[in-house]
This record gives sequence, structure tokens and C-alpha cells, in this order.
Amino acid sequence: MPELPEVETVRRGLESLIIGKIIKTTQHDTEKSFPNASADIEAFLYGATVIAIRRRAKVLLIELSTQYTLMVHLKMTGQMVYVGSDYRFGAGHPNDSLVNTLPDRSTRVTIEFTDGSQLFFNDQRKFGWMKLLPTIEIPNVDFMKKVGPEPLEADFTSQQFADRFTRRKRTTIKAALLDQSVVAGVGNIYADEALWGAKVHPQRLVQTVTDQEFESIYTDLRAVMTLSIEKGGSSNHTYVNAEGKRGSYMDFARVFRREGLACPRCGTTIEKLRVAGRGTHICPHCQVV
DNA sequence: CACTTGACCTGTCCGC
DNA sequence: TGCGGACAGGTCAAGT
Repeated sequence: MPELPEVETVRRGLESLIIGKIIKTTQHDTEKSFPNASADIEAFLYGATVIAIRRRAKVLLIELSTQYTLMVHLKMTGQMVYVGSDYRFGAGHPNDSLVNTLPDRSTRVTIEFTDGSQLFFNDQRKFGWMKLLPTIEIPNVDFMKKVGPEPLEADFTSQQFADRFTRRKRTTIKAALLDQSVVAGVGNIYADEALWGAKVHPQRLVQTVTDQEFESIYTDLRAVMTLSIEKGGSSNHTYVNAEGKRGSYMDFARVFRREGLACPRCGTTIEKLRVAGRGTHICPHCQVV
């Protein structure tokens, strides 16, 4: 699921919903979803107040008053869904069809606040995880050390963007875009969307991409991600925001999951292929190898 | 090192 | 209707 715009949408939702709340208890079903939860929970999670919600790449950081942080990766099918204290156990979620009852069989972690409201970490495929770490240790996590710059930062330039790709010269531009150490937060949806916008075929080798084309990819990537955040992200399958609501970016997608439909720029039928092991969508007229 | 592939999981959809 | 296989928004460990 969740690429930068979706995680950012969840972040904003949580920011308005749980800042200042105090964690009373948590439950988790599998060790995998909340590894090493053990001892630190009692001391640093229960009784902690939520003081900030941050995001780095596709990672959510729920910062607590105890100098600990809950680090969350939603991977493909993760959800962070909040319900208020008036939520009746087992009732349908008030907002959306993608969330039925809470908790459900995909619920991995339940966080209950002292006011009776609850936050559910759901993850159908169990790829995602939540970890409790000292806040000061977050920058030392392997992923955080290697992850590239945030593409939507105001001071991130087109030139800096292009320079990040020098480490991946001999691979395809799509594989390089998906590499989190190049640029943070890009996933399958926005890689395809940005490459269509820039008229660059995803199988083009990085070393053949021109400065002008890098600038186009940079511009379009920032544009589609910004638009997607405005639209609350993309809901293909399981993604919902912190209120259980879907995002509507898919209504605005130009190529992603639009195979068989007309290219909005030239009318040619959009095709689907595999690049970098991922389903990839292109306009065969606008994007040539 | 750079690069590719398979593994991690569950659910759904498609063709036989 | 049932069943097998491919596939799904991400990342990591192993392999070349």
C-alpha cells in the first residue's frame, strides 16, 4: 500500500486524533507484528502521552512523552485506524466499507487510550510491524541510516534529485525510483505515474536518462505526490486513513491500474508489463524504450 | 559494491 | 462450485 502520500495522510489524521492521549494498554497477536514488545511496554508505553506524529519515507513515528517512539511500517496492507470511545465493540466502522468490524481478523495490535478511544494496527499480510524504541535510537535504525531525501521538502532541488541516481546507473529507472536509498517514499503507484508524466519508459537504463528527463521526473513526482496527499492517497485494495476513509487519488491516476484504457494525453491504449519485478503501467506511444 | 531474485503472508481473482 | 496459479501498494536476505 502505503507510499509517501498514504503514510502522510495517516500521519495527519493521527496528529489531529491522538496527540495528547495517554496509552492505557495494548494487545498484539503475533510477535512478528510487534517484535520485542516485552519489558519496555510496561515502563515506557503504558502511561505514555502521545506528543508528536512524524513521518520519514514510508515510516510513521509516534513520539511519546517517555522518550520512546512507536515506529510503524505499514508495508503492503497495513492500516492505522482510530475509533472514539463511543465505538461499540464489533460494530461496523462508521466511515468506510474497507473496514468492517474492529478488531477484525487482520488486527495485529490494539492500543487503548485512557479515555476509552482505540487505535488499531491492522495488516492483512503481516508484512508490516510496529516497534517501540528509544526516540534517540531512531536515526540509528538501518533503514533510517540508508534512506534517501524526502522528495517534497521545499529545499530539495531537481539537481539533487538527479545526483541521487548516480549510485544506480546500470539498472532501470523504475528500479532506481523504487530504491528507498535513492529518494524516500516512492512506490509502485507514484513511480509509474511520474514516469508517464515525464514520458520516460520505466525500462530505460538510468545512464541513458537525460538531465532534462530527470528534471521532468522530479517535477512530476512532486506534483503527483502533492496531488495525492490532497486527495487523501490512493485506495486500490486495503488502504484507508486514520478515520477509516478511503483516498481518492485513483480517480486522478493517469496510468496506474488503467491498462486497456486510453492514455489521457494521446489516446493510445495503456499497457501493463513487468519491470523490476513489479506490475508496471505505460503508454506505449508516450513512453518508448 | 551493484544488481536481481526470492521470501515473507493472506486474500482475491481468473481460467480451467 | 472447486482448485491451482498468478498477483497485490514494500523491503530484506541471499544469490550472481
